[in-house]
Amino acid sequence: MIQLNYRDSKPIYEQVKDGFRRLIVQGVMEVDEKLPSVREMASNLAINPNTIQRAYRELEQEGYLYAVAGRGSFVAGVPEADSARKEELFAAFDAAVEELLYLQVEEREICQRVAEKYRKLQDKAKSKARSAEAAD
Amino acid sequence: MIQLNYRDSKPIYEQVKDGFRRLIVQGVMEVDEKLPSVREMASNLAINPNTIQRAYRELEQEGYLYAVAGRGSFVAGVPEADSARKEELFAAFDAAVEELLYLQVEEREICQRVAEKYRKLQDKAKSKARSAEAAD
DNA sequence: TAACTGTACTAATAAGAATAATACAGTTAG
DNA sequence: CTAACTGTATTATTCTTATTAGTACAGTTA
Repeated sequence: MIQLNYRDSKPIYEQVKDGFRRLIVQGVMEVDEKLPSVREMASNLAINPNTIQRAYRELEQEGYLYAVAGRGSFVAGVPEADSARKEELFAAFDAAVEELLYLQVEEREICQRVAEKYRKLQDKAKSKARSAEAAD
Repeated sequence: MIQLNYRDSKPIYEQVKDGFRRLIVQGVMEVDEKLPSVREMASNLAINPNTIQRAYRELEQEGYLYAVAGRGSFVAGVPEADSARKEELFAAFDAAVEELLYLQVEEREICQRVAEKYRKLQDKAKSKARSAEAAD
């Protein structure tokens, strides 16, 4: 479900955060879907529960999760106008784009990549809608 | 010239690397332009020379700098096909774009942002060409 | 020659990540 | 109700890594 890279200088709790955020924004995990429990996840990854707890707590602060004591942690809906997070993302985006352009990557290639991401996201939403229809 | 943020969890040497990389890819620093010496930079930022040394060494490994013992460190030309670095950049780019799309940012807005970056880079190149012409 | 440059190295310190071990309260299935 | 799960909180310890400190050596330059 989530891959850890111990060679990476990025802390484990950050890798866990990135992993779940990715599953959520790519539409792999649906709204209100339950995440593995803190202890279960820690067991799966063979790391300390406190590390998972920190990852979940911070994802909750970002608005990507909500937690219910006794029940579990669940995927939240799309966060409302989290301007702080958006600014972080735009900053990361800008830095990547500027360097890619400097490295001679074509503007066309970059924009096509955005379009591709957008298409995949739409496809995901459509297939979700179909399966919901079939369930009726 | 470069801003350090001690609240940021990102290591200082990484912040220094990012800072200079940014100056280079944005065209603020020109090819063969000299960087502040290791000791001078450390003095300016009020940090240890070893920290600057590490930043310069790693930027050199990435191909953004070249160093000459006794003379100094200088901006290198555009690195050749550094596929490893490119993959990192595309990964960061993809993650940012996917999350931005999820947060309801329009595909249009994102691509316009790329176009803007491209334009600024071109402008920079043109103004460099003009000043070179004037110098003749 | 003196003052600069990059580079290398070892040792010590500081900071933060990760672990370990409990504890408590809410939920749920049997 | 009970047992087994859930999230959450807390303290202490260990480990890793960034950062500092200090020194040294070789190349460059005015």
